[in-house]
Amino acid sequence: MQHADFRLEKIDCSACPIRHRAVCARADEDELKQLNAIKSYRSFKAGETIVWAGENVDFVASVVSGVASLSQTMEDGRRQMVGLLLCSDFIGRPNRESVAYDVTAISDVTLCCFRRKPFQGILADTPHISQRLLEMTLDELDAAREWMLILGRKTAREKIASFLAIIARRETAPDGGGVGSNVAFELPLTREAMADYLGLTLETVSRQISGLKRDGIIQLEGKRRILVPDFNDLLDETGDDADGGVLV
Amino acid sequence: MQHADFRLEKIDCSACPIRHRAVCARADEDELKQLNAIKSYRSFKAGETIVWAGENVDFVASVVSGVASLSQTMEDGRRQMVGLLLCSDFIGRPNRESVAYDVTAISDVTLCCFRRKPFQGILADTPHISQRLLEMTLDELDAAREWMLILGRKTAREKIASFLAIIARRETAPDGGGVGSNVAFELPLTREAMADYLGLTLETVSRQISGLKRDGIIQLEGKRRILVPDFNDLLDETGDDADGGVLV
DNA sequence: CGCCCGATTGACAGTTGTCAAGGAGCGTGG
DNA sequence: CCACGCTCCTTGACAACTGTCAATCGGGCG
Repeated sequence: MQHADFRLEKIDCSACPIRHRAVCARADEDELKQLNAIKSYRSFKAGETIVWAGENVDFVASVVSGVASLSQTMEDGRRQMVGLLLCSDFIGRPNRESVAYDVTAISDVTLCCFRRKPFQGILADTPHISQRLLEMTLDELDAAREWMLILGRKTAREKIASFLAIIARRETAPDGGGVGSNVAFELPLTREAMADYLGLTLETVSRQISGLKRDGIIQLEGKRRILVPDFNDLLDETGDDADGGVLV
Repeated sequence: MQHADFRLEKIDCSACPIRHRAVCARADEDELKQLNAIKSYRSFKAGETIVWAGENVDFVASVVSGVASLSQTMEDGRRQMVGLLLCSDFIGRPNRESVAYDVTAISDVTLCCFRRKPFQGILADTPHISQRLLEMTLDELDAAREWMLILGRKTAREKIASFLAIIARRETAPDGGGVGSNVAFELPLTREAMADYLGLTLETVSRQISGLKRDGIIQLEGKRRILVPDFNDLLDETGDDADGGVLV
């Protein structure tokens, strides 16, 4: 959308919206200067493929805005999303030339790309950055394991409820909001992308969303905007422990 | 955790079987000495719980021998394995007191435990170790993502075939073996543990193994030993690309 | 206005889970 | 030495959930 204007322009890191959450979060002035020297911004339209699995890439990147996904596709077309990349998430693997998964822009996306070779050098010399990357990778691993429980053991309804709860927690401000508070948010994914995320078909996704609506757990505004009158009602549908303290 | 977890004597790191694969792989003499000062061995019998989810633990560890698992359990008893820990794999998360998953000994297991607080100090000061841990964590993340495809999109038969192929590749020597080579190996897991791994019930696991046997893809010797007359036949059943060249 | 894409809904089939019974291997104790 | 009990595994019958195929709806855009 409006990112196109800035495509090739470098903005100063200190003004960066993800300055304190991305891989550079703990970098000091000098370290930031080094990163700044090897970075460039790139934008992608919703639906565009950023990298194909197996392709060689000469950069790693942080997601500045928008949503991207990592996914695998089988010969016969079955597809499974294996990573959902939001603001400040990291793309690419240091010390590895090729990428193991398709990286796709789900909404319009802007990346802060670092040239891979010099980035690896900085990583090796800068504990602030390598430690932050380790921390982010451990968080990703925890998220992947949470996801494995969803994929392996939850029913379709629980999968949808879990997904909505995850998105709600991320998209809404962490203002807490007391028991029974209501929340509203925009789905960043199509039904098909949700299906790929959850290991379902898009028809089942649609049916389960209709079911949650019918039961008053959620309301729809258009196709993409979700209202949750009572967030605890939604949590009850996820199959997780009542105290909900399991996550993250 | 206060079972008969008898401590074993410290063996010298240079004689350690996982010296060159574990988190200490790239540590030099001096760094090894530091690790040696904070380590102790602990053993667990097959079936014993090493740590319960949520429990506070004062150590992190490397698996020296045996097989352990990470798993999550839902209120109603549904269980999903989210990590399979083999020789040299790392247990625990630095800078976090509690553990997010149940850690269970699947076979008899011996761990090399490092006291957590001092380990964190060493980690912060020793790039050789933190870089190795980052690398191992990235490998774990890739394995988890591969696993997500299995859980989300594969049929029961494909899941079993994929699982057998994974174990076969790990348990048998990497002698390559030309096209159509036959392999044999021991299953390290019960049918129930396999079910927990693959998001199936133990009945379905049993039926699919019987099906593969009936079709001549595998042969059984007792309940646990598997013979694969033609490994490519097994690979054909996994649903993966014929060239199998997706990874690595 | 008409087309296209994403979403919804229905009918039906197939895979997998559930419940239940029984078999095989193994160690213990009479 | 054999019986017993235990654990792990296998198999069957049936039900339920989810996938498949197909028709339709609705909004956005040329």
